[in-house]
Amino acid sequence: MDDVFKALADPGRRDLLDALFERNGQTLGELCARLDMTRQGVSKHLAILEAANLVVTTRRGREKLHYLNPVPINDIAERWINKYDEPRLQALADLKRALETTREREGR
Amino acid sequence: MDDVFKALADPGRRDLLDALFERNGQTLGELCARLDMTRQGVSKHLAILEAANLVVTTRRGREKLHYLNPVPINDIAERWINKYDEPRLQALADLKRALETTREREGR
DNA sequence: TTGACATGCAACCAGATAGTTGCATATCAT
DNA sequence: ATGATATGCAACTATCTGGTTGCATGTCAA
Repeated sequence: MDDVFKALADPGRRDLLDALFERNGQTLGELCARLDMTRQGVSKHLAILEAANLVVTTRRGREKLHYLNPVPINDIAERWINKYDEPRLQALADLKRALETTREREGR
Repeated sequence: MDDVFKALADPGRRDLLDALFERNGQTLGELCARLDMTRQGVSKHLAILEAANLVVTTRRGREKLHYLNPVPINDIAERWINKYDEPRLQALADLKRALETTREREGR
């Protein structure tokens, strides 16, 4: 889980996922065009995404095809994000009340 | 948006959000008990969460109360995560087909 | 007012990270 | 076979990050 969060923390890597979202199964060479970076740099980012299981690869001859694996993102959504979803209004209410109380104490 | 992803990348910071989820409005001192780290360490993490607008603070005398702001997490869910939600089955199908094709080419 | 308590600020350090360059390997096409 | 193409591996560097320590500031309570 931590791997996934860490992998998602980099804008370049999120961009790579977006690229694969737009067209799945791209090669390293194709994905390189997207980032302003050497091929090796992109390769490293893809390796991190692969380690986090966000990207799965397969070989076609000398090419390496990259496929988006949406499962980890979905897991995060289910186990983590949605948790903060339902109580959202309550949390906002808490927040609002706290801020108002502060203003009162400061005599505004 | 990048701030939020980066803020979420650290397990300690996610733990702090969990703590505030369990009980909103905790002080720095209270939150310190949770992490195995000096107060200043925790303070830095909270500053990062605050900069990402995931946590909002207010003062009560010499104490600083921390409140969870679920909005940025929700934004990520809406603008980013859910994008990968609907096409999930299609992506998995692509992946499955690609892997099978590879196995065929390798003669398994 | 004085001591205890809660937090803030700044300097510093070790390890992680992002990116590079250079070279090696494997595959395709002629 | 040979040259071009696609990728892999390793070493190196600069910067970012997570954490520390030491001291300063502000607030409460007697």
